[in-house]
Amino acid sequence: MKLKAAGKAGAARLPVGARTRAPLVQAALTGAYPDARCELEFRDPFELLVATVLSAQATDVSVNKATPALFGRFPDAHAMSVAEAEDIEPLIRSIGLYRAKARNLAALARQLVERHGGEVPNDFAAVVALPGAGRKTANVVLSNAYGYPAIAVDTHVGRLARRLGLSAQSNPDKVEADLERLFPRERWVFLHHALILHGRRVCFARRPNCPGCVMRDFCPKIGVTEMQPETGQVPA
DNA sequence: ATCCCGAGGG
DNA sequence: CCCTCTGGAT
Repeated sequence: MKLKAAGKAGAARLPVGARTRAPLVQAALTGAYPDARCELEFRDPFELLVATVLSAQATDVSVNKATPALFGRFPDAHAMSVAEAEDIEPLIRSIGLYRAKARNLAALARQLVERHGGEVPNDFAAVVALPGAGRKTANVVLSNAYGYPAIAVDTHVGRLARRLGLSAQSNPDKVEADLERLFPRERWVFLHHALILHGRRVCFARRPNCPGCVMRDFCPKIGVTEMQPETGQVPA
């Protein structure tokens, strides 16, 4: 009698056609963005962690503009751990959300010193537990610093996954689970960066350049985006 | 669900 | 003017 197969415990259903679209997406992105990589500037795992925390709801360009002075003043976790939030604020003000981020960074640096010897732990649970670092930040840091396989889901990755019919989820954690089911593990990190790059260059949040998209032939949202020229609004 | 928040683009 | 930007904490 129960037609509804999976309860809350089971994995959510993928969009129709996701399994056949995934390899097409992978091939198109590999061809279009063979050199996709992290665009945050950093010299070591600590700098990557700080830059990623700062990148929440901010562009990588604005983060990269502020971090040289920030790292000049606080080159490592030990130096930053003795800072007050008020000492950090003026250095990151231009990024936005600066009070919460300064408070988090001061607490984060202290936690790195107190619990991890001043180093960024190579451990997902430990990074997620740091102030200001959630699942997305932990995935970015571990994949770029330590080669950990992950697809960090940010605003771009989530939007493109939905438009491309790879996930029907709005929750980033569920989108991540869908994408990791659809793509081979060794391509996860590349696909994360390639989806972001495509979101920045072509599949904009507001007015995507569908005619110039390498995936226009199989994207289920093609056409939908051209139906609302006045507002420029596009269904997610 | 709401708040944090400056900078850049259309 | 409006929306968006490699989210996270409450």
